[in-house]
Amino acid sequence: MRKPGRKKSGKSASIYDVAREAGVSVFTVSAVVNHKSHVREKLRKRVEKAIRALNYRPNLIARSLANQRTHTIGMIVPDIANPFFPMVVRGAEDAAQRHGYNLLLCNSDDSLDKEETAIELLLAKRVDGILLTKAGGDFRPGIRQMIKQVDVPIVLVMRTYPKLTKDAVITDDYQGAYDAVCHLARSGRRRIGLIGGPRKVSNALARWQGFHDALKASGLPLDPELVIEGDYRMESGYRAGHALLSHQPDGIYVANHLMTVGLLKAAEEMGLSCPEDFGLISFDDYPWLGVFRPRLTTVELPKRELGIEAAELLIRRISGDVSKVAVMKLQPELRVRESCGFARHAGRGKNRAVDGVEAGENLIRDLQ
Amino acid sequence: MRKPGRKKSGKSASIYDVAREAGVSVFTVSAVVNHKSHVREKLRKRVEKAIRALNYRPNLIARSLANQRTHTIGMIVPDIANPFFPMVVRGAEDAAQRHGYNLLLCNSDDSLDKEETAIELLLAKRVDGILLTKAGGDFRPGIRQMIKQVDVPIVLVMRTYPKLTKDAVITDDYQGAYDAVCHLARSGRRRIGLIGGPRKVSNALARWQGFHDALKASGLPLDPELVIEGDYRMESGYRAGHALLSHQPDGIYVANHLMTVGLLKAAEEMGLSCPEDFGLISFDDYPWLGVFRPRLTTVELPKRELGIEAAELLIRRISGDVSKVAVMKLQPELRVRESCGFARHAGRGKNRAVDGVEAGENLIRDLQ
DNA sequence: TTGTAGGCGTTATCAA
DNA sequence: TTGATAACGCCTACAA
Repeated sequence: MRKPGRKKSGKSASIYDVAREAGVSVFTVSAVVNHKSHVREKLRKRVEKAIRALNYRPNLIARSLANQRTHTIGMIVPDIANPFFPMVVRGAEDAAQRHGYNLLLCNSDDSLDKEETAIELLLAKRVDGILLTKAGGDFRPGIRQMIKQVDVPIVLVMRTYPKLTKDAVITDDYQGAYDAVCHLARSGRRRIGLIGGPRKVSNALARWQGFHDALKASGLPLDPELVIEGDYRMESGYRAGHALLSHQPDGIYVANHLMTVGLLKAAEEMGLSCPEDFGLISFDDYPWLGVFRPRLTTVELPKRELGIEAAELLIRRISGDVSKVAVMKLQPELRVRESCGFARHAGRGKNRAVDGVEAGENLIRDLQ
Repeated sequence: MRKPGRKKSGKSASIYDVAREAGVSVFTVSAVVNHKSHVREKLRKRVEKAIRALNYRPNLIARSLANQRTHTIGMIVPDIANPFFPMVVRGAEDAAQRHGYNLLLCNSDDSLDKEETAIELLLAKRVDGILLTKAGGDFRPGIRQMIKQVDVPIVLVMRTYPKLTKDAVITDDYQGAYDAVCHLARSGRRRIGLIGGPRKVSNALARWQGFHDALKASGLPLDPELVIEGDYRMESGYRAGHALLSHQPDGIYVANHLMTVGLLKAAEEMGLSCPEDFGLISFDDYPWLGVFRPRLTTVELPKRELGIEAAELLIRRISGDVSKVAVMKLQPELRVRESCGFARHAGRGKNRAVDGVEAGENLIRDLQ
């Protein structure tokens, strides 16, 4: 039998302390706390009083051990400091919160090693599920086996990785890139270059293909000199910018925002400016892009929805939903501003109006 | 006595399974896993083999229950989607990681309710410590008492709140604001306005005071019409901008980046531009500010260091460091670009050079 | 409706 | 050096 012993003064009260204080059994206390079973009014009052008196709070660690559920989900992103991810994480956190879950956050820096370390840790901490933006490259077999073994649900975010799971919430990157490049072409650009993401990750590849097909559909040639692979970081955009601009493209599509910043720095150093010397369109939109120049034309991805949908799908899986694999593909949105010189090249006169409306709309939405 | 029973096929192996497999006691297994006590070579080998065979991973939840330590720290920020915080969180996560801790992330939206809910949850989940960017306003007494009772270390980030704890890692906001406003004055601005943060939070107040004292030191008047309180969000900067600009200030200091974006939108709607119609300086610097126009002159805060130092202080406390309260104040850094029209107003001719050097330096540093 | 006692997977104290 | 066994704090059959 268990000997609870007197409550030590310094520590916080346990369910036993409450039971003793109320003169009931731990079962009764547990039942009251969890609103289970039916406890007679009188006892319930007594228990509630004892709970208040001792300022009792259930120890969720102990509960997790007993329940085999932590109500915690792990989330692994490449880098929370990349401005793309905060909104995704925020969406996920909000959804998680609503369902009584918390987020354990890890950064992988797109490194397989860090990613695997993070996964092992999350599994050891017995998270109920994992949201993963997969780094490029394959897991070691050991890690895959381990994941199968513990049978924890995983939902992929932004990037697919079918070897692990088909459940994923992504954006239509092919379409986004396709639209972007077509827009450049419509704006009159003929020598269109690309600064793409790492081909090892699925969404970067999709964007490459969208770029490729859009060129073809627009009847434009693909000049290998105008195609450079980056890694989604600013530094790579900067280097790629120097390399690319020396070949004098008149239009550039950049696969994410950080690389765009790098490119613009390179352009400045080379004395080139946008949209005069080259048209520019990039992925990811942010509120501040509406107020600075050059006004970037971008393809916005629904970051917050991405996080929300991923978390909700994951939580459904955790709750035992075994319906067929769900890959949810959210639609991107072209936000036309000035960096392609759309109006100028296409011969329209309402340049300012187009921009005014678009930028205004975006900001209003962002301000909400 | 405990009856372990055969390992159920689906579940992952426990320490008992390993013990049985190796023909030793759980103590031995535990000793091997934790490199404690001295286990004879031969037994150790056997245990290690069994561990591999069963693919055993210690259950950290159970360990936490036994140890009374979770190796998890809770971090509460107003909003991870506010671009100021990702870098702080990243710094904290890196430091935590290095010491074997993980981060449970919560957003408070600067709401007392959400903040208290988050704290209760973190305490219930028995985090070893908390990093808190305090929302404005006082905790209910109950919450303070509860925190005292469980005696969990808390380190404040960015904002002090002495009623709770003196341990804090902050920036020298007074100095930063002071420098900013002095710079505006040096640039020849005479009617200087302020869009400040919510006076309820410590750092906003410090920035107000810096503004105030800098005006006085510069021999400039403080016009109440030119002083507006915002809440650090974009929307408030937008509204404040409309109100403020109608009074025709020739210089504006804005207490954070999001409000600056709002202000710029308002300015655009009113047909005013910076630095021609008004000089502008704001807090928080970001890599992209170096490539867009107007080139914002800002006061950068060492975001990453903030997170790192806070996490390390917290972990020291967790580890039993009881040395006297530590409020660490990190120094901000003025980054002169063009938005104050410094060179123009001050009559210097090296405008481009100044900007070029500064922006270049910043970007190089950011690119690293 | 309520109480008893065993189990969740570790660690840690005592003996052996 | 090792092995039993009692915590850790909660949940939950099974009994009463």
